[in-house]
Amino acid sequence: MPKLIDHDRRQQDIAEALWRVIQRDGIGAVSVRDVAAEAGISSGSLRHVFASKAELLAYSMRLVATRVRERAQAHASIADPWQRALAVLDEVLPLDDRRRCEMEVNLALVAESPAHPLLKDIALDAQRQLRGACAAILTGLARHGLVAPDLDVDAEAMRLHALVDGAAMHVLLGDTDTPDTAHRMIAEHLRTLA
Amino acid sequence: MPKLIDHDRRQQDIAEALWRVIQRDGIGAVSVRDVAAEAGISSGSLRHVFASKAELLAYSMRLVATRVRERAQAHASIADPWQRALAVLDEVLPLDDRRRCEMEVNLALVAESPAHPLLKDIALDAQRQLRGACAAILTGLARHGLVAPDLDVDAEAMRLHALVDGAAMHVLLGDTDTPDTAHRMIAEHLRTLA
DNA sequence: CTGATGCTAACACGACCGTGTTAGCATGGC
DNA sequence: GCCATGCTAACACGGTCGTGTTAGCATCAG
Repeated sequence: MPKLIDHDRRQQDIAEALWRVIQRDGIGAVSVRDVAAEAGISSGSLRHVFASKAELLAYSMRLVATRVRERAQAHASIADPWQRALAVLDEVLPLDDRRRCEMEVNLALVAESPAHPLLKDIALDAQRQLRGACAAILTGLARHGLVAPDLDVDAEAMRLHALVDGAAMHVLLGDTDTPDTAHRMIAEHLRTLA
Repeated sequence: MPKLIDHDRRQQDIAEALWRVIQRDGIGAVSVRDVAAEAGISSGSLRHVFASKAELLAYSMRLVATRVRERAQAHASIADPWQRALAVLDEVLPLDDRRRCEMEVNLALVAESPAHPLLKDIALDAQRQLRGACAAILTGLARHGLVAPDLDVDAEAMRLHALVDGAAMHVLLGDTDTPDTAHRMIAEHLRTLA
């Protein structure tokens, strides 16, 4: 067993190279050759890790969801329920370069997903997880009396979810909304639920 | 001057063919040949109307915004301010096949826009227009006393805008949110502003 | 040291890309 | 009826695509 290569590490390196290509050239211009060059390897080596372009795209989309979920779960240790809620929601806003990259890639792959069944499933899964997280945040706040006790959690989770995703998209695209205004808007929204 | 061909009509026919290709194959698989075949013409003919692929994409993106704007403006005749507000906002939700198509195309082109300066400008323009429409809706409702008179219009326009775009995206992608629940959520949101 | 192993890279292949160019053809004005 | 006009379609070009295939090479077990 020669050449000790961490397979997971390699997969992630290539996926991150794909992210950069998507950011630079757009999803429509992605080719495995470009991704391999961006990752500093040959396209033949890339194909030993991802047998097809579809696999590469699918893994890269899953990696975004995994990264975000892991960081969100890491905030479970925050004691203050209010700060914890905001910290989790902040993970899906493009507040810094890392999160902006993740959100841009996610948006590009989501936009491409209607035509790719594999991507569609992954996108749906991520959507359901974020919806669940929104609901969990609201029940958590309700338990501490920080929002109205008779809150319709399902309906408000849907609203919070739409608000967060919409705000994220507007920050990504526009010049009117900034990371700061988006963060404040989310916080203010939660405050109105009290 | 032989061959009387309505240039505008032809441009729109081709753009709508592009929409169908984007819906069927995704933005990443779009080629001028496919679009020409979908429109029932040769790629040579297409190039007489759109000199380049970039022009085709740009026009098609603008056409989405134009269609939505025209329909929204047509609702200006609705007397009841509440019904008028909901009718305008409904135009950016994928409530039927036509609107779903427009929203899918718009999402695909927005996702591609970071890498294409021309598309980016068009997307930005559309975003600003929708933001303005949200603000106009809120001031209109405030004038009739249907929302709180001391409403922070700019902040609430930002929230409404994010909510509408986020809900539209979730209906497009997911199976949890439907056109009906999205419409009701928007209406309920406006009600909370009273 | 040696051989087996699995990563690497280079090339091949057919297909398709965006973009030109050009010949032809159907149609309107005179 | 005939010519000019502008839409149409077909082909060419260089490039790049996704995907195989294969030879080589660096590495670790024994």
